[in-house]
Amino acid sequence: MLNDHTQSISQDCGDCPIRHRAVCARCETDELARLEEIKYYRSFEAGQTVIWSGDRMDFVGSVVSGIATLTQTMEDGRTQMVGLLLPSDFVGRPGREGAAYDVVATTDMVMCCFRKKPFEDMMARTPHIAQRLLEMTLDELDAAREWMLVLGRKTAREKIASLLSIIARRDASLQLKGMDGPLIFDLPLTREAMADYLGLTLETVSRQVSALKRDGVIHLEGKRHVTVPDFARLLEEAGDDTDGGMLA
Amino acid sequence: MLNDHTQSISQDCGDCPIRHRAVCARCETDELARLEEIKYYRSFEAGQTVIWSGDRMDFVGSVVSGIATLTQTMEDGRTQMVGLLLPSDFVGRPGREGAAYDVVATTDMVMCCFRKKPFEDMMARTPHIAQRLLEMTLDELDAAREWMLVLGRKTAREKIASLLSIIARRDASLQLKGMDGPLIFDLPLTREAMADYLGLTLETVSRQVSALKRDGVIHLEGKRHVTVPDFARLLEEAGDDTDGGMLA
DNA sequence: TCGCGCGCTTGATCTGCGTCAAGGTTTTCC
DNA sequence: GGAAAACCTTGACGCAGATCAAGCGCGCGA
Repeated sequence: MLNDHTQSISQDCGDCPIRHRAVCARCETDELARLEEIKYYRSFEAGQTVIWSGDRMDFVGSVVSGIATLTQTMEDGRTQMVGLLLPSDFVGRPGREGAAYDVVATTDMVMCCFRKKPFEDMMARTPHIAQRLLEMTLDELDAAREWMLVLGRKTAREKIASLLSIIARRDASLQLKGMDGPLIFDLPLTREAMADYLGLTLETVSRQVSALKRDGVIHLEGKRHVTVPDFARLLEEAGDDTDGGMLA
Repeated sequence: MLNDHTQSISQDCGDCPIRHRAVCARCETDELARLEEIKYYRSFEAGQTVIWSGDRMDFVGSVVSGIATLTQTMEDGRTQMVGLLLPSDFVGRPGREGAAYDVVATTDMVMCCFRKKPFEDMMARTPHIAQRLLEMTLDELDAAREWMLVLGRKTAREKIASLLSIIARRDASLQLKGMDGPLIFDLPLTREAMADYLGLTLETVSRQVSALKRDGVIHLEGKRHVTVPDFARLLEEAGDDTDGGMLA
């Protein structure tokens, strides 16, 4: 079906990930050109809110660079992060009116957007887009459910290790690196954001990060620059075996 | 688009929910007939496993009657439920090889199934199916993310109230009842299953159910038959305001 | 260059929920 | 009808993680 060639297209990736993520170039060059016509870019600064939960959302798009988070907040202020958007991740809900979550840029960020209406029209004309989007949504669903296990059943230490392993994995795949040898990356999240993702307090996050460092599972340079000498060890700490945990 | 008429078809609902859930009768009667040809039914007894995580899954389908759960299990036995499948819910992942979770029937259950290959072929020929499936998957994603908030940030009492409100809501909508007046339903889950859904132990579930009963938020007849005299009160206990929490 | 603020760490204490244990009730099956 | 097996409740106790509190260090603007 579609998946077979999505890999190959990522070679001639332009500057807009949605191009080969949401559609398949081999099958529909005409439609691609049309998408090209209606796309536009939006930039956000670190800390800026992209949309508030419940707001009307008249575009869909994908992250080109930088990082954003999806969060939910209760009336009394308790907040839970429900998604982490890294470059190439899709944002938006074709067929839906409003946003379901707050979307906030945690670093400077660029998005490639399409107005929702034309995008939906195009989706109706181009079956592969809906199929590709279904694929991506299933991936996100898997990631969300994977995360439910983390939230519901893992200890604080395991939660931290799980988050680090997910970020490490995503980071490596963005840079087309393998998983062998030490992994080095920068944490894109504050301790507080990590806590919101993990259902912990920032103090507990800080303590457990320190503990993992003390035990040699990770090394830290400054607060954010992480080295993972042995990825298998990290996975073990996360309570994962050999699996392919995900993210969204 | 599609959604407009899905409502109306549910009137002449036969015995197979997927018929009007995954496709739209008004648009493609031919395709519907073809679906009809390839569908078949499977029955499961309470406690029976439908598929194991990782197993090859060569069908998709939907629940006709009864209840099933999706669960994940860690090597050391900790388990987390990640979905509750009620009648009309879709099961399966078009475009995926294996099952991602254990699917277990918790009551006697009947499913309406389609072999995956023909279903996928049909999806490729019939754009509306992919779009409808995308809709449903987005709903499940919302439900999963809603649940992440429950798992990550709510207290034991709030978790119980959240679960009860979700079941009450789903139950009422299945029976086409309104949400006014006392809600009465049977819990489809054991205390242990509730615990697995909520990230708690069964003892804590039992204690909190007793507490909600003592405080008059719910009434119990036997262990399973629940009456909710004031749904708004239950929502308040759940930490929800007026929202539309979901399930999958 | 200073000082202010934000992000982070670490300590002390508290508490909600898990753990362990015992016993009750309902269902199942001979 | 009786015994065994599920399923559920309740109590006593301990601990992981929350809460409260103090202080550090780095970056930034004046």
